[in-house]
Amino acid sequence: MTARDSRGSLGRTGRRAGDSGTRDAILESARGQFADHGYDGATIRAIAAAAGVDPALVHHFYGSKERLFAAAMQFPLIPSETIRAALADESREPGEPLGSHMVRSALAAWESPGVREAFQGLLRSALTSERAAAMLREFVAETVLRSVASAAGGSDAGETAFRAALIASQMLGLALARYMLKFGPLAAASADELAAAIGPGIDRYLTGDLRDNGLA
Amino acid sequence: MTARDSRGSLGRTGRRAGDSGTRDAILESARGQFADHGYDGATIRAIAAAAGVDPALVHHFYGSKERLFAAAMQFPLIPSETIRAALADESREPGEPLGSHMVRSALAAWESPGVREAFQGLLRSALTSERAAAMLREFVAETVLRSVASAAGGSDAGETAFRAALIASQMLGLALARYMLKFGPLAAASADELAAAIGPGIDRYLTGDLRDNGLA
DNA sequence: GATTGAATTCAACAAGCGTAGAATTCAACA
DNA sequence: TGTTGAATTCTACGCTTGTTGAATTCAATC
Repeated sequence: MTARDSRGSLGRTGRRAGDSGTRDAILESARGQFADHGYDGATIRAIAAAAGVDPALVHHFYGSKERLFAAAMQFPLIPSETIRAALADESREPGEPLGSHMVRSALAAWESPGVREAFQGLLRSALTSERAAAMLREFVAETVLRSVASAAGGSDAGETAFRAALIASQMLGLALARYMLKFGPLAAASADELAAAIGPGIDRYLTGDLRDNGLA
Repeated sequence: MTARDSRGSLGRTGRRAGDSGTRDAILESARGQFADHGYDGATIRAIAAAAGVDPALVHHFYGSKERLFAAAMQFPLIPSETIRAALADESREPGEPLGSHMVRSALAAWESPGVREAFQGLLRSALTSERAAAMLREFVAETVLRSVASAAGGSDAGETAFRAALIASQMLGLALARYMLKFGPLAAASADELAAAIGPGIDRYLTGDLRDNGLA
């Protein structure tokens, strides 16, 4: 499954010079390594080894580790439109509350091949690298904030941002506990159980009264 | 403010040989560095420099970086009893819902001197080090699970663990977004606002029906 | 004041890191 | 077939890391 193997199996194909599949193989390998070990933990040498390639080649294609990270993590921004659409309206069963649907959509995205690695890499690195933290903030703004703005209660921009941040905090906490810290009960739960348990809270963040703390 | 300064200012005190304040100074410095940079990012040399001490001395006292980390992060386990008590019952104003009180207590703990560094160091390192992740899991079990068990609805142990994990995910997500990712709206919000916004969701996790997703 | 044992410093090792540039292979084209 | 330019490899630099052991300082005890 290395890049050299694939080149060998492809043999003399119609590719023009300067375009084997290696460049993409490196990017994919980088996503996996960043997802598993974070920015600092992932080494260029390990990325190259996983792609079956010389370490210097990584540098030749992407210039520096930081640029490679940016290129690898930019992956979710492409299907983010898909995510946003899924979060907002389409593909929602009639009568299903929006909060429940958002939880289900997020879980589906996090378990789909490319997005999973990019998102986990971003989250793993965000706590140690300010650059990664900024990228994650931007990603959240691109996805959560937009979809919240189209469905939120108050029209006040500040309040909408507050609601979106609350939703993001619950979603990130879920991803953190389920996929990275591997809290038993959350890791074992099904998407349906989690949607039923967490969805109503999301709905409250979306349209509920956030100033009523439930005092008797 | 280095250890040597303090020894100099203390002069010939009544301390017995082998007990300057250096050992504790190193531990405190380590907590700060681990909190700011995580396990991998914090270097023994930086820890020693911040304590005004030779790097080898760190090793002389604590043996290895891993043992130093364990010693520094064990700090929260001491006031964890305090935290648990605060989360459970005492110091709660009459009529204030438990969820709101838990949020307020957590915020207070995270902003108090020693706990803040230890907790953030644990959280920052948990995503890159499996050892730190295990320590964080244990810490959560020690604090959240116990206090939830004493107030949760169902007596089923599995369901109680599920409820506790949900609460932990929301709390960790809040800490993540507010203190580390620095989401504007959450970082700027007051403890009261956050308690009012998040508390009711915690109450639902504590005693609500988690199988009703709010379907119309 | 000599002794003792802990605290502290010094210098250095081995390993791993990101990065760089020269050398080489190789596929397409004239 | 020889040329060309990109892909790929080799070797190595400079730096930082955790760790180690020997040497040194220093406060308390006899």
